[in-house]
Amino acid sequence: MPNLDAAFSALSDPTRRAILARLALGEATVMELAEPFAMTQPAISRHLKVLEGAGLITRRVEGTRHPCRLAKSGIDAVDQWLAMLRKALARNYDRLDQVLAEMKPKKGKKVR
Amino acid sequence: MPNLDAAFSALSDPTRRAILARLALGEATVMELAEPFAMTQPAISRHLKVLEGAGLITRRVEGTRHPCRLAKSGIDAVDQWLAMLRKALARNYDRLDQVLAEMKPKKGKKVR
DNA sequence: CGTTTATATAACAATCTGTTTATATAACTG
DNA sequence: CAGTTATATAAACAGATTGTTATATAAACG
Repeated sequence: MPNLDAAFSALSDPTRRAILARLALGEATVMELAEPFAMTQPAISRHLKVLEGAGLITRRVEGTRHPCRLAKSGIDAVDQWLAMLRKALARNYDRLDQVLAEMKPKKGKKVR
Repeated sequence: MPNLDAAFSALSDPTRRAILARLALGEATVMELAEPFAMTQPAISRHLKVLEGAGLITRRVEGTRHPCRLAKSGIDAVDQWLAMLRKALARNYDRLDQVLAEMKPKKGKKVR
């Protein structure tokens, strides 16, 4: 039961997207992830907690370090939801809906 | 220059996702979009404004009504950003990264 | 053991969000 | 024109978010 609210919300922050982009290159520890940002370590820890809560990353503990990586489940959930819109766009594009609407931008009397 | 912050943020609300899902079936007016929700009309108007500001929908004016439809630009932007994560996941899946990590859940002494 | 390193947690201020009610605008209707 | 319908805007407010500093935990280092 992935939480789409949490996932999209997590993705709405540029710092968190940057973290994910970094993780797309491979695993990284909290310190490594924090390094590029002008932000304190606790702030990054919180961002990671948000990402983890959203199911977008997972962490394991390896001694003192906590390496993070992308989590398939959350990303898949988001991706699948979006697939719906993607398909709808493709459909609407095929149909002449848009063309018709563009052709008569005026007109359009009441129907009810 | 689509604003990913705004787009993902807009997508993080369940009411707005439901609105988009409805629009995936085709154009709809504000009233039609508001109908399924236990929420006042101004609330829906705001949600639509958020979606429009995020580039996820467009509106045209047709007399008194303002029919909304999905906007390709914003949806594409979100989709493209996500494609990056999707690809990263696929890559990491092919590589034995995960397998290796799973194989030695303990161990892992300092490297530095 | 005491120190350092990696990370988490708590408390707090500032800002953002999603509602609501009340009101405005603007186009149809008769 | 007066009334109704479709939609937008403003003000107010509760609750969530994001950042900070200060502190805790816990493993590794010597």
